[in-house]
Amino acid sequence: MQSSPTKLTLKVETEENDFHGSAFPGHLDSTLQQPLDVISSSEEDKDHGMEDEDIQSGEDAPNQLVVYDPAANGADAIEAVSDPLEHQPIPFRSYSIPNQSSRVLPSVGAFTAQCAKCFKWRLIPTKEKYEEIREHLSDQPFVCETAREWRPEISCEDPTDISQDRTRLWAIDKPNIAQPPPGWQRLLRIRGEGSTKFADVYYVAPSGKRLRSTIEIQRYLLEHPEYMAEGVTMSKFSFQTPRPLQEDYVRKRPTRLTAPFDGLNLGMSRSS
DNA sequence: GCCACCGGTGGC
DNA sequence: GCCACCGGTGGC
Repeated sequence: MQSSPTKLTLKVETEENDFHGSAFPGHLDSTLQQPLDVISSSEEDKDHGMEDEDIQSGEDAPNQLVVYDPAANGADAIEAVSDPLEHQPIPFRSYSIPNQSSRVLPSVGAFTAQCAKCFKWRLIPTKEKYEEIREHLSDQPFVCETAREWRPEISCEDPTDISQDRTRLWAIDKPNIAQPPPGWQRLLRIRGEGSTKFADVYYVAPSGKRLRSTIEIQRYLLEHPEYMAEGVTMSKFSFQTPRPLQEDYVRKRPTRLTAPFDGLNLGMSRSS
């Protein structure tokens, strides 16, 4: 049924789907994206002015951005949003990251969805709302009017909430992923740049147990029939991860050396 | 000792 | 080549 209007071309390398601007993600049909932001280390010193240099230090920090990050309230680009959601979303656990001095991993800084009609991006106020939209994205394409639920005035006439720039790492999410069962949480963890994978999905059961594969979930459900009694089934789980727009964010696996060498002799090639 | 994160790999 | 799964381990 790809003939359907499924508006979501997942991004870039998807097959077919003509997208208009071609490589330009800003023109996909309707997609959900998760711009990521590096939780800039500390979040407590919010109005610290530009705080810790890192943010805009440019070059070495190309992907760190912050979308409308709760901490830096860097509103410049995103003024629009703020009002209706003063209770800042960012569902993620409060950044309890202590001081992680060594390395700061990226994390999702904002959720956005692209209007299927005007192609502008709209920030989604909470992770839960985002998951709800994502679950039905194909059947119920996201449009600016959808956002009236939390922004009564919004329409396609309004400027986009956010646009791509290299201050943020953008990732295109997969559509139609079921919302986690009540009491369960779906976590997306972004790996560091240069890793062999972009991200990992974990589910946290009501008990707090963290599960990292469908097999682990199956086993867990079998051990806890009470959830199954509530209707929790495997169809509610998906370990699909978003794709980063930055092509080289993930390190490619070195192609297995398909024997360009003639063997071991190189080990011993001393002399001659 | 735990666990968040990363790498390896087998199967597709 | 991609991705699901899971073992290892560094840092706490």
